[in-house]
Amino acid sequence: MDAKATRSNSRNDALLDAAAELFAAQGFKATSMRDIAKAVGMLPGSIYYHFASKDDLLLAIYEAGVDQITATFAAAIAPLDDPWLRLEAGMAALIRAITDASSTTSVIFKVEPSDVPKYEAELIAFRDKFEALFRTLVDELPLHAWVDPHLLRLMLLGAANHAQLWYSPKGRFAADEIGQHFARLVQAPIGR
Amino acid sequence: MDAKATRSNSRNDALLDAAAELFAAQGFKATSMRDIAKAVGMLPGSIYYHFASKDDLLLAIYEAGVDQITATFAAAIAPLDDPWLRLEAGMAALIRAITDASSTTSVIFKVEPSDVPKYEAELIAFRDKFEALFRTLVDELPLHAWVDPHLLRLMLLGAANHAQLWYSPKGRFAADEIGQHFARLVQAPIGR
Amino acid sequence: MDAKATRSNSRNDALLDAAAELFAAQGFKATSMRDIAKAVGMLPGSIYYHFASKDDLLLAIYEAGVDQITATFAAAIAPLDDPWLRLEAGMAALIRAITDASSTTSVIFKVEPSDVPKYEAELIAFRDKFEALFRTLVDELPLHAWVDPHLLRLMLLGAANHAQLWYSPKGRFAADEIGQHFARLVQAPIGR
Amino acid sequence: MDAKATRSNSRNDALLDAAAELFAAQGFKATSMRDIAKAVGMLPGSIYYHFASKDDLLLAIYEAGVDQITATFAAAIAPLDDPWLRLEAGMAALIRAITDASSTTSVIFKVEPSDVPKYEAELIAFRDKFEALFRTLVDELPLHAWVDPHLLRLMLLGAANHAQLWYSPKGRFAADEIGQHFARLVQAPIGR
DNA sequence: AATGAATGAGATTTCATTCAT
DNA sequence: TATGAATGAAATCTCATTCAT
Repeated sequence: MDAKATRSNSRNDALLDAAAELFAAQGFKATSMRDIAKAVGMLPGSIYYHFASKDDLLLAIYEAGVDQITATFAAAIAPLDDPWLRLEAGMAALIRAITDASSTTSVIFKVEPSDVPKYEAELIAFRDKFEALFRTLVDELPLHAWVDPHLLRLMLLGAANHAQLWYSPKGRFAADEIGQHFARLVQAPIGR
Repeated sequence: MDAKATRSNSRNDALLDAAAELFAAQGFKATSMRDIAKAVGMLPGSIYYHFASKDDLLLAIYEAGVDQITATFAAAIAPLDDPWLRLEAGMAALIRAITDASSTTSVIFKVEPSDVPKYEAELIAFRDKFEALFRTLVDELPLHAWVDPHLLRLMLLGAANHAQLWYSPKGRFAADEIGQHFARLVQAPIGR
Repeated sequence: MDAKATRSNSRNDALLDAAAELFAAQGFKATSMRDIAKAVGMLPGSIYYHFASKDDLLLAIYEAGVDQITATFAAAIAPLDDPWLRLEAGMAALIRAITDASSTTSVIFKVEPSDVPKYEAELIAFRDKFEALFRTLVDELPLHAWVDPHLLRLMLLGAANHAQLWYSPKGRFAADEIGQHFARLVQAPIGR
Repeated sequence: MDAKATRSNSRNDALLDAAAELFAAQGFKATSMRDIAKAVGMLPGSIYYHFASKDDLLLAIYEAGVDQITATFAAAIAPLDDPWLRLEAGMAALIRAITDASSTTSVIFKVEPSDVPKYEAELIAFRDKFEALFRTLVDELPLHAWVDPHLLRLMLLGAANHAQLWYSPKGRFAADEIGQHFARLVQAPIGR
């Protein structure tokens, strides 16, 4: 049963994965249906048996990506109680997802909803689902009065987002370490 | 002399500005020569009297953008001695430039060199020119041993870059304040 | 026997009817196999079990349509002797068939043989079968010498054909009345 | 001045004419931009310099066609006073326009507004402009009480429309004669 | 300096059709 | 009988670019 369901969706998933990887690497506009088709060994027209349009393909990826990151993120912070440790674990999970080329999550942080006017509202809604999760993490922190939680959240999100552009698996730090380090940079005084 | 040069280049500059605004708002691929032509009241073909190609147009914008941000950035930090105050001033200047829709600088932080294979190396070189300036600012900071200056720099840059996506002139904070706040979030302990 | 043939052909007939309705409403080119498949609750590929091609489907509809209209037409005029009454009854039957959305006959008057080069000759032959019937009706009329029976026939046929475009079941006249009126318009002097 | 205007529009007009001829001969859906491009010696993409879309091209043809038929029709009936003679002249002009392959007017009677959903309303409005003119012609006739002018008009229009399908310049009757004959068929008693 | 007209490559999409199951 | 998956050709349209004027 499960096997059958899996098999019948296997090409669908292959498409989703291949498209996600290309969208994450090159952006939505710069990735053609040809590119995606070639990546899965189909002809461009064949994609339309599975998805009604390029826009719909992205929508499906966004949905899968949000499901993925929400699950991963929640699992990473669930076992921890200390809000600072939760922030570190959350940032680590986030950067892991964003820098994983084979993850559908990275697409969410690469493709802007405005790139797909038809589904702009839907994409924003998907993205918000994750951001709400992230917000609770920041809101738990016992912060000084001078700290604006809103800007703190945007700073962390921006730093994570940006990692997509410079991260290399051959770099000095693992994705986990980068996330943890970012969390600590805001937490502790960095100056002597 | 200056006036003459300016006048004779007025269409050129108008093109640069219009293209920069569009590239920054929609990205390189998503902006067509038609869009740019319409913005300056020309026909698409006429652009080619001024620039040899769309790629060259971007190259010129990148160059102008780097000149602009390096000058602004240097001017902002020059009067200050304290490295932490210099960081705040630098971040403020950076976020101002990035979030100014009419600035050529914002293009540098929106368009990736990999979007323009022909000039990828040149664009990276331009970008590096600014990043070197930014690096000196971070390298001046008296940091604890546990802090990785490399990641600190990337965090600040990422946060600044990201502001392009969410900043609104109607928001609660001015661009200056956002930059300053980002600098302080890493500098001081944020937790009670 | 008859029942069995009918039952075993039920999907076949459903296809024929659905396709006829769509061809009549939108034309041959503008109707896709997808449209037809959806209308009968099949997948597009499944149609090919029943008909070898879209062209063959139309051919079958044309044949059925001609059988239908010839039978209906003949039955309508058979009981009558007066040639003028026969004309009225024939026109009434014709307009009824043409304006009946669920009739295969309407296709004959909507789809031009030239739309289907492969079967152009066959389609014309089918159509001619009915037109011959119609011609006898006109040829029976005792006409003045100045009247060209050829043009008279084409006028009546054109008027009937055209009804497909404007007829509405909610209109002031029933299909029957329209046919009858058309016949009378040519028969009697209309001017005071 | 005139020459220049003419020259600058010559390709535009060539496109309009070529497209009109193809649309009239094969229908809107069945005519591809390739077909049109080939007919005027352009590449398909080049058409889009002149018209924004295939739909817009049809819209322009419809407009030109209505202008043409309105002018021709009005000129044909203007010199005449007797309503029956006016009807004959009007029908003659109409059939001439409909059966002239090189006339943009024929498109109006071949392509249904519903074929172009985007401009359906506009096309109907254009068509109505002519039909209003035709209606006045019928409304002038001194008719017996039993005659429905509405159906009379539709009969004449249908007959004219249909001529497009069977008319041949090599036929026994000229277009003018056909129109005249149609008018007379309704006017006088045809039976002995 | 700029325009008008076109090119040619490539983009997304549609669609009749095929075929193993 | 019908489905699921795909093909391949063609359709509409976009776009960077060219070039005579």
